[in-house]
Amino acid sequence: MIDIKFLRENPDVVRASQKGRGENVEIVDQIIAADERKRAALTEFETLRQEQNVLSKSVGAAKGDEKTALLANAKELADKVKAADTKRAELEEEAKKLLLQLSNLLDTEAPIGGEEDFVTLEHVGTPRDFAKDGFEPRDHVELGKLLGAIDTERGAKVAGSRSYYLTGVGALLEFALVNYAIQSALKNGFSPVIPPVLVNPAAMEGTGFLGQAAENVYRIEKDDVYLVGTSEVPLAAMHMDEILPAEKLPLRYAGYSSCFRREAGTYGKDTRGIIRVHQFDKVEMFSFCKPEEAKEEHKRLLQWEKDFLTAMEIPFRVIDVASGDLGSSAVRKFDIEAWIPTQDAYREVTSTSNCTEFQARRLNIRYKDADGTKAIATLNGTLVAIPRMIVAILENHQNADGTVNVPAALQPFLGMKKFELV
RNA sequence: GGAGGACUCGCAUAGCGGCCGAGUGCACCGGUCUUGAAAACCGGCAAGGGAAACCUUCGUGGGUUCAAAUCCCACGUCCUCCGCCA
Repeated sequence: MIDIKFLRENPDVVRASQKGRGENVEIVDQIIAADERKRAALTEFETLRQEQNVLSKSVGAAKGDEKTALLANAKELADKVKAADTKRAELEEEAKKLLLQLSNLLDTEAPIGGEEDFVTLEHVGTPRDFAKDGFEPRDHVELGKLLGAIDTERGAKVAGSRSYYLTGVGALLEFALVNYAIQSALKNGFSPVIPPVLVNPAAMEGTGFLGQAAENVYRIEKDDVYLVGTSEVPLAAMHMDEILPAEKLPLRYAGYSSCFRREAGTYGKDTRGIIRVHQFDKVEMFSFCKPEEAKEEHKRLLQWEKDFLTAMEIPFRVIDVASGDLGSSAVRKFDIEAWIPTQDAYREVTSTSNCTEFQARRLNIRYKDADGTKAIATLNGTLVAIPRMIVAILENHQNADGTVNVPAALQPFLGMKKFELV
């Protein structure tokens, strides 16, 4: 949710942002109109209410005939107040509904365009030349089978498509990745958190996942709860309706949780293997900071993501995601894409978004300093999403015989230097 | 799943249908006093909207009433007991 005051004063900036995203521009004027109607109704209600308060007080003090007369008056006024209140509530609801549809203001530095219009910021590492190594790389499904690490067939049998078992060294690799991730997060000032993955509508709504992304969210209707697609949801909502003291900022959480995604509308996309699955575990970074520090914090999150990939010894590139491909909360987003040899392509493994005050305003999270209480900024970034990282590690570090070398950083956590064939 | 109790400004509490947006204690902030601190004393201290008057908020939502923190209903959360259970 953007600041309605800002919108009133700078409608052109908001229109330009909507246009840049390829989203509804007229809605800006609809919001302004609805806001005016709302404020008129509010003023009317408040005037009547004030009258009623005064009259009510005199009723209490009056006696006899005077009281009877006042009561008749008051009754009539009460009906008017009720009507005005109903109208006010309706118009407020309408104005809010419209405002909630509006996306966050684009960062002026974000590239404009659609999915293909991203800007590559840098390449780190060089894709390995398998021809020079003298063998054809196996994909992660085949390697996973050879190592007894991934079982997609039984996953499908038990849980349907896009499901899998991590077994043996696959399971151990997850633990190692998580432990390494948490250890580095601790070094960078994050508090470790294991959040709930089953959340109420307020948390889901507040983080903006019931908008365009709603079709990818699992809902448990009977109990009116949702399964989160990322721990960003419970981490952001953790401080819902709270006022945080300025001296505690930036407040950084590293959440480890399972993530659930329906992957609706992705038929035929990444059907092989574990690149796109319904359930996976992830360590997510989440920051609450002052709005003026958000850009810097965003760069830090990106740096920590890069550090992780570097430690895994995987070649990658960093892209500045274009406006049309941003989530509605994000003003700017950087993705890290790891080199996947058998796809001959860079594929997204982590992503970090600056949501400025947009998410916090919906969740009613503020901070307080000497000047008063203000909306806080929120940012999120993936430290490690397990399946995609496993894909990258297996494919990039494989040997001709199907064994896989363990990156040095993970060796202490795994107690092995190589994954052997089973 | 069943039975009972509770939910008020950071914490603990007071609160008769109108004099309650709400008292008190603790904590916190500022000041006086003190060499400094403590104590004592004085003042401030929930949030949102509004230039202000003022309006809204006593778990949430509805209802009764001229008027609701206070009465009624539903839901939520917490606590106690019983049942089931990793």
